[in-house]
Amino acid sequence: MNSDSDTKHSRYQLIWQVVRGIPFGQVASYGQVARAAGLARQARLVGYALHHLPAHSDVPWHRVVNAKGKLSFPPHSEQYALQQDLLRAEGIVFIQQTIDLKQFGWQIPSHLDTALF
DNA sequence: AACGTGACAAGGC
DNA sequence: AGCCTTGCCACGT
Repeated sequence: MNSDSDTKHSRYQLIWQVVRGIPFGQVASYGQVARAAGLARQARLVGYALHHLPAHSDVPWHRVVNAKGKLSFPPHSEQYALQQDLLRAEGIVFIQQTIDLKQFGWQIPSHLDTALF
């Protein structure tokens, strides 16, 4: 248990915690979540963390979409349909399979947004 | 232990 | 407006 200890295991926890903070009816991009978790430029890690999410968790994984406002699943997959259903149930509207981030995108509190550059 | 892959993103052409 | 390249990090072969 040293300073370098928490590097390995806690990153996912950190990411999941941020995702829990996304409000009902809003969405955040992978990159946005990464920044809020203090992991700028590591959007891929967010996708990985969600992929490794245990079933029955209370993490609203469906509120994370890509930077274009689209779902990162194959358009005809069941995963796509599920995520879309969950989002629509929160009032989010899809136009041409795209979510208007201006309208539904989560505005991260500035104190969480670590520009890091 | 090197290599490729992945629920991504930003910049260049 | 698409397609390619590079950055980034964890994981399975």
